[in-house]
Amino acid sequence: MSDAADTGKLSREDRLYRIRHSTAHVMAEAVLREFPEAKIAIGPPIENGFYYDFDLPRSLTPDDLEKIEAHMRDIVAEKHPFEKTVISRDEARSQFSNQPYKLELLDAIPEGEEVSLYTVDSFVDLCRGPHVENTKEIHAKAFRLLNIAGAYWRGDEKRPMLQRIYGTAWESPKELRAHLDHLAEVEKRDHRKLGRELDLYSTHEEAGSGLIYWHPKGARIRLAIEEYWRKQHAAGGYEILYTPHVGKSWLWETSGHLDFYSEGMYPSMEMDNAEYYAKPMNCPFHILIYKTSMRSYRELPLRWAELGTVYRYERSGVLHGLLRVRGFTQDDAHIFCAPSQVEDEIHTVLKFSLDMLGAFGFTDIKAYLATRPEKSVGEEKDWNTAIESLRKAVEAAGLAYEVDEGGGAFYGPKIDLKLKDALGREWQMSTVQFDFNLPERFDMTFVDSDGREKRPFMVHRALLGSLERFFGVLIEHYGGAFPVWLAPVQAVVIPVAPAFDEYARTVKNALAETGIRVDADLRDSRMNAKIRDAQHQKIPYMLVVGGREEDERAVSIRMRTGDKKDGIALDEAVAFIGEKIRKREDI
RNA sequence: GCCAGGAUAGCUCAGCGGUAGAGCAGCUCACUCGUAAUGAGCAGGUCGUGGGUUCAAUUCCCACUUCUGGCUCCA
Repeated sequence: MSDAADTGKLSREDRLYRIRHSTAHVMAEAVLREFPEAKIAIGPPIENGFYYDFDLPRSLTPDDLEKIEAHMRDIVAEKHPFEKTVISRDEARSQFSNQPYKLELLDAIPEGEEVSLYTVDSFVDLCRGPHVENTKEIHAKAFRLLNIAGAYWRGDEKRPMLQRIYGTAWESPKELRAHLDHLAEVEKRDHRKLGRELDLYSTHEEAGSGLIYWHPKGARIRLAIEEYWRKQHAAGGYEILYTPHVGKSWLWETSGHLDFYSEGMYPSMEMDNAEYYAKPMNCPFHILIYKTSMRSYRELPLRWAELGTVYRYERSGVLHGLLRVRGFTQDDAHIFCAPSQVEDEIHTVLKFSLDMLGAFGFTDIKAYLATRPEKSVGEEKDWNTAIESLRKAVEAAGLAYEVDEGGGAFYGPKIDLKLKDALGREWQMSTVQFDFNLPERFDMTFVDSDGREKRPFMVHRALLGSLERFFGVLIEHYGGAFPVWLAPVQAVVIPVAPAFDEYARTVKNALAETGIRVDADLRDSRMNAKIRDAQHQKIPYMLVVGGREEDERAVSIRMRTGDKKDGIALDEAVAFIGEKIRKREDI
């Protein structure tokens, strides 16, 4: 038996699925050729490829990968069929008596479901399939083994650590080439690399890892982001708050963080016989402000935002550039409103989020709606109101969305927005999250129109997520070539020779007066070298000036794209760049 | 935290038992140039930290710190 059924009519996705899944099996056989005593675990197809986990007598080296790949090419060339057999559990148990991981997987197959084996050459695997019919459908030049990594059996850190081999597989060598090129592009855009090359930020292990130092150029970008953010928030009816970085244990006991989140917090510091903690979240502080006076329904909704820097303990192994850090600034806000206002508020906040992300060039956005989990707090009717308002809001926004049943936090349902960057990678940025826990814990109330005290709804939301992570994603999205309005240096004036330094200064001042971030490159080096440096720094506009320009009070504009505009009057150039900035165009 | 691999000049990397090398960047000098690198010279490193083995350690061994790729988690 094989998976012959009309393979010619399969979608590309299905064909790739079979190829990748089958290539994983071929790899497992190749590994067994090299290590006959290997214990095999699982080997599924994944996005762009596949992996297989093994328990091996020793650690793999890159040389092993080459050998395994060579075996794989042999197996593929030998044109073995993939044969499916349906067997009983007992038969399967004896078949895999030497393979403890397979036995465990076997036990996990629900009673009544068929147990199938796939055989290719000498390799038999417990597997649901489907597979290609024959290894000849795997193109010997369209797969590659990529890397070795440790992975816990079943993702559980209490279970054995296995060795995982990742590979990529495609229908044709051309597709493989394209994918490898894509990986090279990803590497080229790596924010850690660009962060150093463009002098944007650094980290200092001596001073603590996972903590970000924003250099002048990085800070210019951050300022541009924050400025836009504040302007939009003011227009959106938000008030800005500033709150402390530390709070006494009372605060975190009341909020419940010490009970449920302490492993994510920096340890305490003692002062005046009290324990202080660096804040992992801003919410308790905003609540304290809320509680400084009696709140009337007439005041609601209150929309309070803060660029609040929080500190969280992250395990050393997970830290990653700007994307995973221990200190970061959330673009946090809390909305306190009456139950009747929830729907409008959610609708508005979601639209706000899309507008904000859109301004930074992110328009491909998907929503994930997470509903009530088993263990949770709050009233059933409040959860339903909240979930309904979230659902209506995504639908009204015309967003594609998925529902993660039971995936919400214990304190409330949420919507996460994931965006796709220029390379098609998905990142989670925005989150809109209800909280039925904190209003209770802090006994928050408002006086309703009927004169009774009632509990307000509380919504946490972050649009950009954190400035650090957002910056990291932004760097990679633009590959360091920021749109003019964000570029740390928007224009650089380059004299063709030192004789024109004076005019270069004049040009620089003319731009700087209108608020354009401009430098004049007056170093003692040749114009060609200056242009090359400016290109590498991805500066949007290079204003080249020499005798011709000085005579006419003009400039020659060279864009970082290589386009050129000669003999542009200085006033016109200033207006042109100013317009690009105002319209937030790329260049 | 766990598995694996790294850590050599500001950056990118070579050297792998006899105490260090290149390119770029930096500095100095010369050159005064029209859209992606002008040339020459100089300077720069207790080879991540601490132990051990050895006549001798950047090189071999151990521990630690940290980075990278994953696992897990997440803004």
